[in-house]
Amino acid sequence: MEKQISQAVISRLPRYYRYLGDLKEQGIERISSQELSRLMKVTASQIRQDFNNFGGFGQQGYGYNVSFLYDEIRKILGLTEQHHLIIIGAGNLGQAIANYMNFEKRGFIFKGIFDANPALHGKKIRDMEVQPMENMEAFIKANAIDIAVLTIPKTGAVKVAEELVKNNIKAIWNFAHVDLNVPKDIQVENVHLSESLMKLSYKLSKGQEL
Amino acid sequence: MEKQISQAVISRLPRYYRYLGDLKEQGIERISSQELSRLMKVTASQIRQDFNNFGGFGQQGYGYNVSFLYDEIRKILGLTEQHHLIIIGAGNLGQAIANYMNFEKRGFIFKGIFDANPALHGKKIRDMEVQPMENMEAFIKANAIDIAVLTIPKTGAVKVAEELVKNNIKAIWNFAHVDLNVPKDIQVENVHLSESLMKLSYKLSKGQEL
DNA sequence: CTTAATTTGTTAAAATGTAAACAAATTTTC
DNA sequence: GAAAATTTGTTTACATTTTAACAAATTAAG
Repeated sequence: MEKQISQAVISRLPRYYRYLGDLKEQGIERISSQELSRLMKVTASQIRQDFNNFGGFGQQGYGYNVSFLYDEIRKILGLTEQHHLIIIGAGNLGQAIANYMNFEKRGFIFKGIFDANPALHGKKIRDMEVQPMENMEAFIKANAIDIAVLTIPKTGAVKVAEELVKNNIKAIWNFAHVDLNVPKDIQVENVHLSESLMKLSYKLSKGQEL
Repeated sequence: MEKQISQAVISRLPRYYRYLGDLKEQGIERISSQELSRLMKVTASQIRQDFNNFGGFGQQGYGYNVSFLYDEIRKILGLTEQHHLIIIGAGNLGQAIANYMNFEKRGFIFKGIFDANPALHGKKIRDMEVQPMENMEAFIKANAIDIAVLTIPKTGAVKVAEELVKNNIKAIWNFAHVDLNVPKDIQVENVHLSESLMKLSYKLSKGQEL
């Protein structure tokens, strides 16, 4: 049985990936955990521990090869695989995500966008016409969709998620303000913007006491 | 000196708040940690420990009064205070956030939106005209702005953040793909959507091995 | 080429976070 | 109204996460 990587480590990987990408762009070839530590403001020990969860990527006395490490983390994050993705909910947020996210750069191929509101049907978003919800089931099958982005109000989200599961979707990127109850082999990543804003509110009210 | 509340606890508060709000809406008056535990799928022990960080809100043999607890958490989160907020970056994401977030419900008063792109100047978003960046400094002072939402590309974000700090902003809700380097009395809450998507990508590639 | 300086991978220690256990208080039942 | 059942707040135990320490390997310096 493979060693279980902790959630904490996984959450840090994308940030390492971002910094390594920047270093690579700057033409920097090697970096030690100590230098990276100063840059990212985490302990060098944590950096070494984190990387070692996946194997020894460094060399004693030398450090880590930036380009090699970058590629390794990309593989670990699964960014070398390809996935077909649809967006459900073509309101403000759905449209913004469609336009703003560089899906293709990360192996996600944007295939379609759906909405229950007839006023939006046919509207072009990133060269893609908004489709009615009724089309969804057939579309998922025809296009081998494995990821759905949920940008609809919470009232409809649970029911839509169930439907997605029935149609063998593998993962949901959930922006609805509700916890989805799906089988545990379906991957869910929540982005609860309200909760993020509330955390800022908390920090703000405590920070003022300083 | 006040006891330091851990980041883990703070991160859980908004979720408690959401569930309690739902319960309140359903007209439920009281709830025990055990019932809430089943509902939220966390241990009852953790719920009691979390609440006790802020004082004893419950009663033995009875449980917690939903409405009272809801109000207490609202106070803890600072949602009873009022803040003046601007959005910097009126692209897809900035516009979506402006329209989509129910700022007023959480004590945040949306006062203005700015963008460097002249093509957007004067465009109406939520009854608010997009203003040029040059107006920002004077506007912050005139309207006692204490929070800025940063929805601009990472290239400009660090410089704008510095300017915000100079103008005595207190908190930044940062959507740019970069870590802001601000004095530690300035509160920053990051929403790195790319990193969230990468986490989903990781889960997806590991989940397939099951 | 030898010595000093780096730097990793890994083991050990410390710190933090989570879950269980239980006395004290309250409510419910009969 | 007494006995049984609930349920919190809090203490104690357990688990996880983070940091420190250090041997082994490598590179850089003289």
